[in-house]
Amino acid sequence: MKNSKLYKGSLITIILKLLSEHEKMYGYEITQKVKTITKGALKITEGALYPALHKLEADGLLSVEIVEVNNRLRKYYKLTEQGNKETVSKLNELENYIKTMQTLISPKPSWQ
Amino acid sequence: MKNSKLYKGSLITIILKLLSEHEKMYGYEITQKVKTITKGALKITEGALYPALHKLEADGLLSVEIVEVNNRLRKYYKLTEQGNKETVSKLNELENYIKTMQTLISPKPSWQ
DNA sequence: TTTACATACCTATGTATTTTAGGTATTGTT
DNA sequence: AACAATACCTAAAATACATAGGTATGTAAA
Repeated sequence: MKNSKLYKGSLITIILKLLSEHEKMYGYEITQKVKTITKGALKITEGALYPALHKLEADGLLSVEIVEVNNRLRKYYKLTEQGNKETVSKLNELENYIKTMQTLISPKPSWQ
Repeated sequence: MKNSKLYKGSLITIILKLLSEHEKMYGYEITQKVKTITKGALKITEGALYPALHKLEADGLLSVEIVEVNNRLRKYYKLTEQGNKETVSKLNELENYIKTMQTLISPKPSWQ
């Protein structure tokens, strides 16, 4: 990811959410999808993405299918059953985080 | 901070925002304030807070005033002029982050 | 045609932030 | 007397990510 340090900690959530919407995706596709959805506001770096995908796979949240397309290999990832559960959990965490931060930054009149 | 990894990267923003509302605060007070405002959802650890305060001071965003209260020392921090500007900037960053993440996690119907 | 960019994967090292796990010292509570 | 709360601190480890490389194929431009 590029730019704001706030994105630290949200990569896993982003990957899981995208996979919950797309059945199967490969790494490069994820980087491009995030770029277009966020209109360039967020760029996932490959140095962060690939190790994250490998960890999610090792943790049993993703399964892999290797496919050759145009003489190039693609590694398609999809959510496992456990991955689906973790996605729900991570999205709840994110919503809680956003609510908490909005509580903290919502303007407080000086008499409070 | 305890719990969710999403809070990584938001400590500085939280400190600056609190100081923009309270004129002056000391470290321990900040930990307690965050705990009460968030109803225990977020606990800032001292091992993260004090180095962060020292860095903000070194960067010229905070000024310090040491006061003795009840035979104990308190280090009151307040925003400098530069600190005020940085607060605005950090809050904008946070709002952008939240908007971007909401774009990413907003439910997408399957035909999109 | 060769240069450059896009596609598609990868990893090692460095850096920054935070957690963990301590430490000191005083005051208030049980 | 023992413990929690107040108030500060730091060193070492863990974590996540950025940086900066690497390989290889396909495609478009010069």
